Amino acid sequence: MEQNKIPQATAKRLPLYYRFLNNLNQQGKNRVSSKELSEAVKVDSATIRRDFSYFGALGKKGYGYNVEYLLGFFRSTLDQNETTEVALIGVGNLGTAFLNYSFLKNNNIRITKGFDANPEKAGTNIGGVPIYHIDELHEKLEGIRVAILTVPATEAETITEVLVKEGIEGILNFTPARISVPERIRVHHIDLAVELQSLVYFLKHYPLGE
Amino acid sequence: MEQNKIPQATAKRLPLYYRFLNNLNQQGKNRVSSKELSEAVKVDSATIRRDFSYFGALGKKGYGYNVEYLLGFFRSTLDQNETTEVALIGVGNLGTAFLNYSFLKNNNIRITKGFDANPEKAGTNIGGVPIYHIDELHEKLEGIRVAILTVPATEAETITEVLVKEGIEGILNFTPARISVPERIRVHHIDLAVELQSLVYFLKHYPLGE
DNA sequence: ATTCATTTGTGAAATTTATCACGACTATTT
DNA sequence: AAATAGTCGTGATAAATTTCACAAATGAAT
Repeated sequence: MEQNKIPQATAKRLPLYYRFLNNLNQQGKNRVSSKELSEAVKVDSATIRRDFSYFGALGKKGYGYNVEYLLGFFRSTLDQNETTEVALIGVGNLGTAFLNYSFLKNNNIRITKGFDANPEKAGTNIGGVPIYHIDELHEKLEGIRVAILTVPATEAETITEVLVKEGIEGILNFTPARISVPERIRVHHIDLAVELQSLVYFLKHYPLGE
Repeated sequence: MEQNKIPQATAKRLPLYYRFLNNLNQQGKNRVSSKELSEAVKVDSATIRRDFSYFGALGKKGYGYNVEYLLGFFRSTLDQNETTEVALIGVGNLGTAFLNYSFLKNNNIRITKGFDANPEKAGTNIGGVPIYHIDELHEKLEGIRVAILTVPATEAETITEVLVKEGIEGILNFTPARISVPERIRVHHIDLAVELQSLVYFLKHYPLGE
């Protein structure tokens, strides 16, 4: 929206910073240096300072950063003041795990609806989230802009087309399929098999430190 | 091990290429161009050619790549000839999903043992994988070099210490904790909340195409 | 007050990654 | 056999990201 000056690599780290600042705040700390933060999040301290600097001078030389101030700043930057509703498509093993997983403790993103092709699941409630049949996407998806895709790989492409038609703007894709979407739609892939394989590859070919 | 010349960015894409080559092979295709592959995996064709070129001249000008040859090449490069055993630590919702998830169809990585702190889970069997009590790590972890960490965040650090002591070399960490390990140990983080938050951030701040 | 140990913010350099663009070669068609 | 359309491999360039290293500012200690 505003300044597209923030590098993508930086943007990806913001939620991480936000979470650890929350931790610090809850621990009652009111001051933190880039060095301390670096040890906590495992990101080089110069990188952290550089990241913060894109938003202006948030710290004080010789002092560090004020936790509360920084937290407030990130809260508004990450839009944590307004709630974002997310739909979960595919209530299988992985989808169920997400519904039960309260991984959204410190932030205002909520999975508010689940969808599945199995009619027996429709009408149920998992982890406090109501489940609907996949055919109800049209009626129930209004106002929701983000979807988590945890369907079988074979269904991914078909369901993506429906999601696109219904106006979804962002998809977090957990299927191994590389889905095709119009340019305006953002897809992030989390590919569990690829992650595991590449970890194994790195172990064998890049032994020891980084 | 051998040439550390392969860029990390390339190494991360290898498993992806491998999977799609497998698909093509199963479809009976025996020839593929970087352009076709590009459309399938959503990676620029020049990048694909560059990636392949680190391993030598695998293709033929004016022709493309022979699927079977390429597949054989990647199989040995990705060590798909030998089986890699992986332990899953933490049989909660997410862990159970992985055990049931046969996301390791086309490759030789297998979750062979699960561990959990709940004594009631010990002795059971989920998705064909035997579950042991976490106290049995010492006896049961021999020969296993990779672990998937799906325990509660509060337990992550303590259990990581045990894993390190038992000789684990690589950890795929699904907890939001940023665990501390000696330099020789490789950790890849998959942070679901961060992924979701950063997707939402990108949507709001970087609208439309990339 | 003065000194000292810290710590930021950032110019500059280094490193890593992605992309362009084209010569060289291949297969196919006419 | 010549023309054509397709494709790789790669030098060169561009873009993105990380890291170094230090002046300037701060707070604490004496």
